[in-house]
Amino acid sequence: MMIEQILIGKTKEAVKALYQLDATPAQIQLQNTRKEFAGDITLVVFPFTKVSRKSPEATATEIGGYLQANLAEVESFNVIKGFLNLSIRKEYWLGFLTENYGTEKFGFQKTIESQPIVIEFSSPNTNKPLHLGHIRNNLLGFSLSRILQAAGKNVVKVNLVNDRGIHICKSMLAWQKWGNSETPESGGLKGDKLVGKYYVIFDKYFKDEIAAMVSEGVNPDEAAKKAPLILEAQQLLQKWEAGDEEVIGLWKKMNGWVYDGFEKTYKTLGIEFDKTYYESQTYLLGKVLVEEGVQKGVYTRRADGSVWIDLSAEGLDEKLLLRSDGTSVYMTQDLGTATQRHKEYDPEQLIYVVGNEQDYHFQVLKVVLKHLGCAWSDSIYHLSYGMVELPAGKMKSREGTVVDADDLMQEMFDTSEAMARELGKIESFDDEEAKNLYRTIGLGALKYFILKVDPKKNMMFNPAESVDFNGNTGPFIQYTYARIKSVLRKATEANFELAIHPSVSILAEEKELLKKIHDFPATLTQAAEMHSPAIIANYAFELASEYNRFYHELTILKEENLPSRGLRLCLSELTAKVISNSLWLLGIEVPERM
RNA sequence: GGCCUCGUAGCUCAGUGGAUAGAGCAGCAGCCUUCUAAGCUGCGGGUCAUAGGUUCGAAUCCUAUCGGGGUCACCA
Repeated sequence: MMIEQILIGKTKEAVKALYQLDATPAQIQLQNTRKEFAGDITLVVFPFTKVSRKSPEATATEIGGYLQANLAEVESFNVIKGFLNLSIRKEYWLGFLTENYGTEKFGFQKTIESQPIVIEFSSPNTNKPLHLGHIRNNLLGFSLSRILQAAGKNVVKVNLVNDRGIHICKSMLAWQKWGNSETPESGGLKGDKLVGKYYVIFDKYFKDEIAAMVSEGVNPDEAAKKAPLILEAQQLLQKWEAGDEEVIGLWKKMNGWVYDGFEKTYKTLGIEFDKTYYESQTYLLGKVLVEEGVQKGVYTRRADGSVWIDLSAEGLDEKLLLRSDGTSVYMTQDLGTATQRHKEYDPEQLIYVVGNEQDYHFQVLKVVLKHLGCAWSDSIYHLSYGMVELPAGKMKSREGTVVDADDLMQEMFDTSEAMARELGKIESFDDEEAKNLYRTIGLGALKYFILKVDPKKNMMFNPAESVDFNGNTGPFIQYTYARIKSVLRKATEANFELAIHPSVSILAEEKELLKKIHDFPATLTQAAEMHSPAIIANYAFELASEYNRFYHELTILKEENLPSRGLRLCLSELTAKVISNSLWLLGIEVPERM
């Protein structure tokens, strides 16, 4: 059992015995002792001073005395103000290390067979290539699914591709008009890039039309609705909905190109899904529900046929659920897919990784479902992540300031290659190993750079900083791993024993590293509860830093005291595992050499 | 304007009501004949936006103000 659990139990016992208090979990506050004080774990005793009716110091001393007398693990304690600093016996730490240094998945929970957690992320539109914003979404979704999995959850990763609607019709129309039958092969363009190109072409001619109309005195709003191109695109959409064979054929062809392109991007990025849904197959699902709501009288149909829900009682406003022409809006579709997922998986939690510009939408979605009588709407969790901004400001596709996902990754690979060559790191590498290394490090840098920031916050993506491989970066952590593996390889060659001798003493540097490793299981639990890969990222950095300090201060292979050498090798071994596992949780690979 | 959200070192970010608020980058000064220097050590750098309040204790909770962002479509 981890020492925290033991201490919580014993502290509860202590305050019961001393003050007849049944302590709540919130009252028992344990934290790691700050480095400037003696001790390992600190109990904050302020919550008990009311019942003890004594000073914080006296209370801490009493509790400390009780714990020392009744727990073999507590060696000694000191008191500073209301902080009870406990020193834990060496035997506990050695026992912990002995038990775990050989455990591949130290800190991971066994998967419990129960209701799954369904997590939707990525959810791209098929009219343009993936960009930096999608990358944050994908990395967060993928990492969170691994974190939840490691925390013992049964996780299903789903993608909902927005493959229909006016946007794809715009690309289709432009391709028909100006495409000259260009294909990805003939144009030498990745499929998603090709379709995106025609989306841009549409927009250009559409703007020209509007400008022409405005110069003839039409007001801009009117022009945007009446321009011939947009009317034609709408016609295309109507034909699509009517199942027109030619239109469907073109739609399938162009979407096929996009999927090929997306697949490459996902593959390079290392993202995969358990199931992919297509909006063309789900967009009608919500209509039935809305009708049901009208029947129940929780939604109201207006004279023009449109359906609304009045949420003013919840402090929200009136919301449209079905257009007057009977077609679905975004909300209708989400009602449908949420219900579908509920039926299909009966999930413990239904997570949506979607940007914070949709906070209001999800708030409404939950309430609207509740009105329908779906108690499970409480299981919806919107992982609302902040926007990615560039030094130049917001990304705007129309202004060409979008950072393309493929380009960005390629840039990372190129930079890591240049850096590796400059540092002379790859002299003993063959071509393939070198190429893999560039890929691993480039992606490590990119992923870490994005994931280390709290998902909820907006973040600044500074390209110059993202290709920095020193300091608090992915490559720094990967380097630490490679360094450890190098030591371990040499230890194996020399037939050095990885073993803990009970007599070995623990030096300060070893202790700090060991305590950091010891924190991992609790960190994982916290990251899962808070839905935050950033917690894992920051932990991995701290662990790597701690190891580098240890590595610098102490010798390992040349240590002549065998118990000490064994201890350091075991520490190295477990650190490597925890770094590798932490990075795995972030979707980042580790190189054996770099 | 209503609602939501953020404001911490020059920059990018940690900091779940607890001790003297921490990292990285950038700057300066050191450390490779020794296990990988993509590393390590040291120095400088703060009105935690502002003003009140709650609390034994506030960067953290509450209120107001200022500033940034988002959102209020028969778009998604």
